[in-house]
Amino acid sequence: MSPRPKSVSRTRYHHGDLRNALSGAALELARGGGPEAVVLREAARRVGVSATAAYRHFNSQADLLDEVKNQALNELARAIEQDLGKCEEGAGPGELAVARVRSAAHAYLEFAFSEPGLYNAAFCRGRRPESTDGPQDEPDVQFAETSAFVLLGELLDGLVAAGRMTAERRPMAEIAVWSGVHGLALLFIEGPLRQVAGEERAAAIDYSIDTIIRGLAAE
Amino acid sequence: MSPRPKSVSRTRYHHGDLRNALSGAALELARGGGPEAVVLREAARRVGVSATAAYRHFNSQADLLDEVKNQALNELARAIEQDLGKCEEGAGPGELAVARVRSAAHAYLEFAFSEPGLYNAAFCRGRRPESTDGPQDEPDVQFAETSAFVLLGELLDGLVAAGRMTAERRPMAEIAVWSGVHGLALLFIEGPLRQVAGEERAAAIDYSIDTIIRGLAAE
DNA sequence: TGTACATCAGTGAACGCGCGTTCACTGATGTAC
DNA sequence: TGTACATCAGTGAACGCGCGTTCACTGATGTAC
Repeated sequence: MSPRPKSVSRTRYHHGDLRNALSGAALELARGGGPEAVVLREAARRVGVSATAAYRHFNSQADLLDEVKNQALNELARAIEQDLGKCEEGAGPGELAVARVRSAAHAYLEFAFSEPGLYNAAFCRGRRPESTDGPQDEPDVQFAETSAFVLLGELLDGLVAAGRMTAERRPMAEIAVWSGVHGLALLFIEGPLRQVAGEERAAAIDYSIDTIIRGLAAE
Repeated sequence: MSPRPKSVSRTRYHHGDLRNALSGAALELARGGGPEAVVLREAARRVGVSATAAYRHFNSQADLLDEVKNQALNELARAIEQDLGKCEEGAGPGELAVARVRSAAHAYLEFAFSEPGLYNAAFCRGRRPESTDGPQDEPDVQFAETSAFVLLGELLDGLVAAGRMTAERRPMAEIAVWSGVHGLALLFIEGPLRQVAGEERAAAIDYSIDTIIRGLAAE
């Protein structure tokens, strides 16, 4: 019922929207420095609230980080979808289907390179061991239900529909594509290829993406 | 001149081989818990020496971690080479060349899954910012000179020699292959696919590797 | 063969860091009567 | 319409953690004479 001010400087004792304010601040921390930068005390500081206040809205720092992961994953999906809108051209349905996969892969990598902090946060491993009780290792975000993953699935369906991939080859195609772009992203963001940039990087990415698409279509 | 005991429990004041002992202990720490587990104090503890003593042999914890990275990379290369020895069968030179690439990729992943700690250490980003002076971000291990990378290059040369890949396509093939297996490794070790194992995982890996190899050969 | 001494390789105590988290608390809010 | 009170949403001080690193030091070693 009460209006929820989105980014009003705090004047009242009760914040009114502290949970969102905190997770927003945490997202910005991740944007700047990846998952390790998601420091609960710092998020509280930025919102202008005591660190303790955060515990009214999150069980722990791990919960806060989980929220960030989800938001980062959503940003990634949104970036891909947005880019996809641009590619409605294409000679025939086959070319279009291929162009869409290629375009999504490029958009994925563009996101990874322009938002490395968020990208790392999206894929960081949450909630570690936690000793002997509790669920050792939750399935964390059910990744198959992630919008980016679903989107990729649709594009691959398109490849089959347009006759650019056999139906038999369809089932595991997501993993082949995802692992390829994920590997590229990490190799270039923080892996041994992080010194490589510009034209050289762009060429390597084109080459690698084309290799995978060719591999899905070939024979 | 003096004999260097490899793993004798310490009795003398002077250790005699402390640098190696420390980096060995650090390697085992990484094996068990990845790069974050490479704790200088703990390595010293395990060797039975004060933490300070480590500073006679390493400038900092980062130096120690660097040593671990190199050793982990070497173990990886050794594992691949060893596996490669097994595949001397093959109908013709073409099949053999392809089999060797496939075999190396599988050995790479097998190493990643059986030694996730070392694998992560090998690819972790060393020496962070270090504020405003000094080299922002050293090229760290010159990766192109790494034995694993060189080895991959030779296998790809073999593909060209056997007529399974055009010479034109050769130059960037390393990156396409490496990013593929790296992405698979991380997705399954600590990424969103870490719950997937056994047959399902094996099938996904076969599929992905074959896709890349097909992509290199196709058309 | 013995001794003085420079050098090398260790020691132990201490510091600062900044985090996540807990505790007992207080100020604000809204609902029952 | 006013008041009592339960409840909710904050506060501030404090703790423990374990690390990397520095300091002034001492024990062992080997070489010159």
